[in-house]
Amino acid sequence: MARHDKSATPLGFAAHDHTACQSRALATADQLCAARRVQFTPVRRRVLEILLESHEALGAYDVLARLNAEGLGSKPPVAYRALAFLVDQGFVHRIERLNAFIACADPSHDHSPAFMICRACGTVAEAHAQMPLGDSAARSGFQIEQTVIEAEGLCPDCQEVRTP
Amino acid sequence: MARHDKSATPLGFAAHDHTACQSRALATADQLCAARRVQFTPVRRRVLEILLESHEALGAYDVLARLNAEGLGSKPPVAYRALAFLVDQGFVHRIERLNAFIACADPSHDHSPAFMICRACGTVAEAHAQMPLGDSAARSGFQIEQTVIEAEGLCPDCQEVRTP
DNA sequence: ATTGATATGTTATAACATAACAACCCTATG
DNA sequence: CATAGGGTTGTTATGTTATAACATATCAAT
Ligand SMILES: [Zn+2]
Ligand SMILES: [Zn+2]
Ligand SMILES: [Zn+2]
Ligand SMILES: [Zn+2]
Repeated sequence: MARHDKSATPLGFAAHDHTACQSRALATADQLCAARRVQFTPVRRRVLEILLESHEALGAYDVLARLNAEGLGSKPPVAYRALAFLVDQGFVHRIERLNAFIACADPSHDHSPAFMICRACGTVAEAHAQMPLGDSAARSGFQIEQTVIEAEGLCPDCQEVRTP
Repeated sequence: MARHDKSATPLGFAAHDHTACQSRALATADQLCAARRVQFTPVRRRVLEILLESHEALGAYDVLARLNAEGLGSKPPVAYRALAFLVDQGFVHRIERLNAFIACADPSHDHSPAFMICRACGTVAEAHAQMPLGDSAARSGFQIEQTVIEAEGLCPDCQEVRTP
């Protein structure tokens, strides 16, 4: 899916030990599911594993194709239900701009995510952001429940090549 | 479409002279199209008028239904092309969260919009926001081209009623 | 008249998402 | 034990959003 392959998948566009990313996220998910008394079933776990393979966002049908290839389900609701569970539990975030899903970079604590999306290679980095609408909301009396923050642009690697 | 009708359509959730909103936006669009030597055709103008009827976001197919009823086009590309033109010109913004479109509150100058979306009545207010990812981007070397900022919650009017 | 640029009309399909119901698998609780 | 309930998965069908591709129309410049 990336137009720009890299040996080390980047987190925040920086090379890192991605195996650690994956195992840490899975371990956290295991712990949280146990603590919350919710079932981390094979389909749910496998979907999270699939999303953890890279720091790119996958569409629900991409995930479904993977599940299908592994005999874990072939119909859209299977993928959408697993994704909904993972989003509910905070293990996965939905990227509105892409109609796609990405594993959370740090599921161990609740947070409101923000993303930087490289339009060239598809890498998505999760970041922290201040509430950008706090002032406007306070002035108008709007009660914010959730804020989508998604920046699109070029990651450091992709700025080097010609992308007009 | 609103679950909560109001006599005066709000801008920024405050009552205002909406007729002025509409005529100002249309006049600005006229001027800018002339200045830019682009064609403000009947379909394009009508789509903008339709979006200017309220401060709610309309889906492309909602717009299309209106066009169809008026004999201005019945196939999806007609609506999508007009919307793409209006978005390109900055007269309309796309709300990613809703897969829908809304007329710009101030098309007279280029800006990066932010929105507050009431989940109860569907009203969308356009606001200004600081770049919430400037720090993260600077640190990681990410080059931001565009940022989606969409807050969802309850507008002042809708906080009064029970919405659990 | 011919060409080129821009816009619209139309067909068909791709891509994303959910409603609704049936079946399965646990684990209480009687 | 059975059997009822909650949660999960399987499946069908459909709804919703979006675009590719090609045909036609319009108008201005050569
Ligand atoms: Zn990683
Ligand atoms: Zn996260
Ligand atoms: Zn108004
Ligand atoms: Zn605007």
